[in-house]
Amino acid sequence: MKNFTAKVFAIVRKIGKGKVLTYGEVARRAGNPKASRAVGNILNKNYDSSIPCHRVIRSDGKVGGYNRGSHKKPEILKSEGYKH
DNA sequence: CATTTGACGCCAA
DNA sequence: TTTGGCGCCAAAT
Repeated sequence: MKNFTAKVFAIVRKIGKGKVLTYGEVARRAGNPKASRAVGNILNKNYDSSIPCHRVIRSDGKVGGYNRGSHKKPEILKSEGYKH
């Protein structure tokens, strides 16, 4: 745990299957409740194959943006049983 | 080094 | 309830 980014990656990586966290939640756990925006940016520019970024959604309940490597985000979430 | 961008979040109207 | 605007942060340009 050195910087905000490292925490975000660690947290997102810990998200178990079928679980979803909002950007705000991740930011909060990372130590900056207001960095929800930064969280999305980090995941976007630093997309890692080991990180289930598709498990990170908005607080509105919307999946949010998903382009880059995970254009299947809604499908995955649905497969996980997230969507009603 | 300064400015812009961007997968967000919350509040006011 | 829905829309618009402001705030906040980290990385990219």
